[in-house]
Amino acid sequence: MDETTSRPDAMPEPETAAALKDIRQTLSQLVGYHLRRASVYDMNGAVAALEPVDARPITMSVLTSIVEQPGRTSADICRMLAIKRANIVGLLQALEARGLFTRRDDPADQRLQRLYPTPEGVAAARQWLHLVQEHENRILSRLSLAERAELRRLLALVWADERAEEG
Amino acid sequence: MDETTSRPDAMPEPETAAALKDIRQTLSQLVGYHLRRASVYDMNGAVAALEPVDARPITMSVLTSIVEQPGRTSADICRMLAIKRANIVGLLQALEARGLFTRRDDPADQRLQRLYPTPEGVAAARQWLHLVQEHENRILSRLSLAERAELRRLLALVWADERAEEG
DNA sequence: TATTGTTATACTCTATAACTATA
DNA sequence: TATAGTTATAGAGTATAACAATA
Repeated sequence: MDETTSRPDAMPEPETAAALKDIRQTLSQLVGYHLRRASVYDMNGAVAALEPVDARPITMSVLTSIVEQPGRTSADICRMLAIKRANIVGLLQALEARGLFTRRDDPADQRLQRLYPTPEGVAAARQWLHLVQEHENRILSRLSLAERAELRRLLALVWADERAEEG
Repeated sequence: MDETTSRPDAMPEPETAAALKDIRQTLSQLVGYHLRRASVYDMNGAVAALEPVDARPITMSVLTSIVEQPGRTSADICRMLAIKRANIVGLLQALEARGLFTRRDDPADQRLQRLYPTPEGVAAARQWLHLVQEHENRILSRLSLAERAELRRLLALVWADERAEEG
């Protein structure tokens, strides 16, 4: 008996129907898909928000790291932001060319260049951050202030393990 | 009077100190950074979870779309998943080569190829989804079931605007 | 004119390997 | 041996432009 030939598309065989029910149930519970879509949507908006000041999100993250923690090395910042050392070189060159930070050789360890923001760098970090904050106010407009804080807390819990694994 | 030369690094000029306070305050409220870090962390785990079955997250999303909504076109799926038509071609070719779905020309509109899962495709979708679900159980282990549901709800609210803008 | 499926291609982002200098 | 900073490069992922077929 060939069951499949006697069943139209709308009525799959029982085994497949049970699998489909399971699939729908699993799909509806997945968080990762929403995480991805929300992150891409946010990133696109952040890129647009920073375009007028000729910066990208990663550029802003590097600059704010230097401003918030003056004296860190580029390797330090790479570990904080989870980016590769090779990929921060161009970002730092661009920020340095704009006079937003300066490098000073560490007198105790000649391998290290410690990074310090200039006053212009501090001002730029503040401006860029406010542009991103305005963008966030837009994409989070459907969330109350309490919900935004809760979202931030839950997201921090998600990637907290990443730090636990490495550092 | 040149104030800057008389102030060491640890004591920036008052204007800069006020800016720094503002920067820290803004940074602590940003959601996008956590969104990005959480999403990247999740995606890396999802890629690893699907590696044994030779699939990637986007591959699984396409397959589950076909399984959940049989008879949709590739352009439909591109709109659902927010990917470009040009980039789904290779994904579909790979899934088709593995016998996980079939194409049928639409009799009423010759431009359309409607996509239908095979029983093997349904089984694969279920298996892949469960692999991802196990991965999610790991990265969400610090969240209660209620918190996971709340996170999913809040994330869906974030990118809900994307749909509202286009469709 | 608009849409589908497709090809070719460019651009961005990220990852790896290798090198020099220093510890 | 290990780390910092750098260069070069390879690989994904994603974007645009163009095309033929069809509506």
